[in-house]
Amino acid sequence: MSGSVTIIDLAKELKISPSTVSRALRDHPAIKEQTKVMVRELAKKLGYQPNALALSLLYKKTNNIGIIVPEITSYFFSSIICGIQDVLDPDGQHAIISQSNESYETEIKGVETLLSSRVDGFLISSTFNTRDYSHFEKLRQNDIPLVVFDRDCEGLQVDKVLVDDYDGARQAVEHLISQGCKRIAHIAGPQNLSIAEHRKNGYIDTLKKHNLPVDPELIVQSQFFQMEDGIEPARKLMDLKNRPDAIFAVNDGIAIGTLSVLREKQIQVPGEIAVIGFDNDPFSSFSYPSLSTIDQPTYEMGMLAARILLKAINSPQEQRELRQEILKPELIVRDSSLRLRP
Amino acid sequence: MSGSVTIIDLAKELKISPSTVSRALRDHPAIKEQTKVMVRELAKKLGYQPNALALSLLYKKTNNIGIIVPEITSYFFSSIICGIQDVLDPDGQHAIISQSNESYETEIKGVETLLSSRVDGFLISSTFNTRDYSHFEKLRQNDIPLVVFDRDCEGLQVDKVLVDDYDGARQAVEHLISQGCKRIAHIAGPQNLSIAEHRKNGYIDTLKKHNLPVDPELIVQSQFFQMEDGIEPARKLMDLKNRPDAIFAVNDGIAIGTLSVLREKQIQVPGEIAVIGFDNDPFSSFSYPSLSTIDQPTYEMGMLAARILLKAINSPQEQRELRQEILKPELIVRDSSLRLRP
DNA sequence: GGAGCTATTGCAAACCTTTGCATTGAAATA
DNA sequence: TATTTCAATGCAAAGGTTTGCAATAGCTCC
Repeated sequence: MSGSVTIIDLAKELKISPSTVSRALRDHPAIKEQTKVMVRELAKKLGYQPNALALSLLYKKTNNIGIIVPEITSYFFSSIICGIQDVLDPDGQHAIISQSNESYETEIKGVETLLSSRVDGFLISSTFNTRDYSHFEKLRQNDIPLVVFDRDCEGLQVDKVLVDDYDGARQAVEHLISQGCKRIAHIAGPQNLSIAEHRKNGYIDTLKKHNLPVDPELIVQSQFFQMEDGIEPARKLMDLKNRPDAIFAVNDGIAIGTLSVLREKQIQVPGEIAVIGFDNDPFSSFSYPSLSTIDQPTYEMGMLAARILLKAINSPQEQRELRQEILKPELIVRDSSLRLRP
Repeated sequence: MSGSVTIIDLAKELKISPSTVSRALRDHPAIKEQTKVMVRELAKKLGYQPNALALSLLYKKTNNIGIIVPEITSYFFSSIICGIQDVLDPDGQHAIISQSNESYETEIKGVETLLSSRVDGFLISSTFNTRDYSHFEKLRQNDIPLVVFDRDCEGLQVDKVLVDDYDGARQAVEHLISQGCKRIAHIAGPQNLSIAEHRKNGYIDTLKKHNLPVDPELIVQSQFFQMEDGIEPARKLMDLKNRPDAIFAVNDGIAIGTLSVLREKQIQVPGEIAVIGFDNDPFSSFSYPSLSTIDQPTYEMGMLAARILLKAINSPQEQRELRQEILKPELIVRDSSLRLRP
């Protein structure tokens, strides 16, 4: 950044004022064509690049967007980020990404540092330890737009782009029922996390709807969402006297962990136990057996959230109206749940 | 960003000058203790936050670092990014991430937009279509530090953090040989990509070293690094009259794709064919059979690259000296290659 | 009482760009 | 020739902060 040439350098060299240079470069009609040519040529020759900082200071707009996600190593969040970036980039916006690692404190710190670096808006998927939203409320007080995606913050009045997890769970469970499963277990995600709750509720309600008993011992919980986190809950289920004939896992990671336990115990999938996950992670179609799952439109979710944010940034606060978009997930049937050939 | 209170607001309220406020907040010794207290209290009450933009403009330092990677959805790159961020964050630096999608043009554009947004330095892993490094040279001309990681840009004089891919390949192939494999195939990565070349060379040299023939028909190529990209090359190998008894895949994605082909053809792994990958993707320990692989210290690579960059940013160009760090990969033996129980 | 010192604070420039308004000079009109 | 008009350009402020230097006031000491 040292050798960078400024508008003042150009002005001095050409013995004209900085304002004339500025206007020439922006093709202002009041500037003589001859002057414009002269300025443009020198600017090109010297490799002039406008100083984004000065512009940001002037316009009170950094063109930076703060993204806070629990983690970026999962395909789920990284593909959402792809969707976000594919909307931001063409608009000249930059994504500054911060990971909360599911820590409430880290999330707060993330909001604060991004705030102090003056991002124009926020895209956030909160941790499952986040129960208090005052750090988000603060954004509204500062008139900084926030769009929450995937993980709902119930009661928080901001734009939201969510997935119908309840319906995804319904599809998963109805599919298992359609395959003749009667004792369907659920490995649920962390409590307090909206999406995990919705999936669990979808599971329970669908069982009820089909007059199947809801057995509390068939609902176990995973601590996180990684493959290894599926092992313990799956073992717990397999240790039951009366084993389930199907497992609906809160996500593909847990489902893959479950498959490894079933393999270890030489339990046939889907013959003895059918398994279905959630997310349609790329590896789910390469697992053995290939994993049935619920596809979530992650990329689209990212794009939509980004579009809503950009719109909010570009409209005065008064005439904004809250949007809440709920995207539909989709059942993907593979081998792990396919007992009756269609 | 609108309601933000400035140092001038504080000054007006207290009827003192902005400079006094500034000094008071920075605990300048020339300011009366009483004044400091007064200023600090008002600052806290009004929620004053220094304007990072103004500071950036003043100090010619944005505290933003540009990261350019081929993609972020793979565990490989996303975990490198984790390492980077864990070094940048405590230092008050922000990561601005740009994806090249393996496109040379996109990479150039990424450098340019990040450059014009005045990042303080770059961390780049280039595309495998990047043959010309003039967009990187430009950075040096502008005195902006660049650290290249993972994918080497041969001939480019910048700091580098690489992995000894040649040695990783050696370890993989020697392991296969130790398991009694004699006809070892290699699914190579895209040409022109340094890491893929090194792995291939490591493969070839190790065969030679052990007096095994290097059969060109046993070297096939994958187009990219995803699981589905492994299918076609694996089929090609299986269609050979004289099939290999082992496959060393350029990465875990390709290896997983390969496993699915072998499963489809009901070929025993490792009995008939042993398979080993590269990367130690989390999925590799949950595949069936679990995948032997070469672990790369991705997180450490990210941290190291970030540390080197920060150091370069904080030292004047003259007294910088180029660093080239080569990290060691490590063999991880799992089921897919284990023919002889140790 | 004045010189000199010190403690405290303020001024103004710098970082770079944009933009409303003022200014200049020349051409056109009466 | 005097006045108006218009094209082209320059001035200065604004955005928020830091910092070298100048300025002020009060005090001490002779």
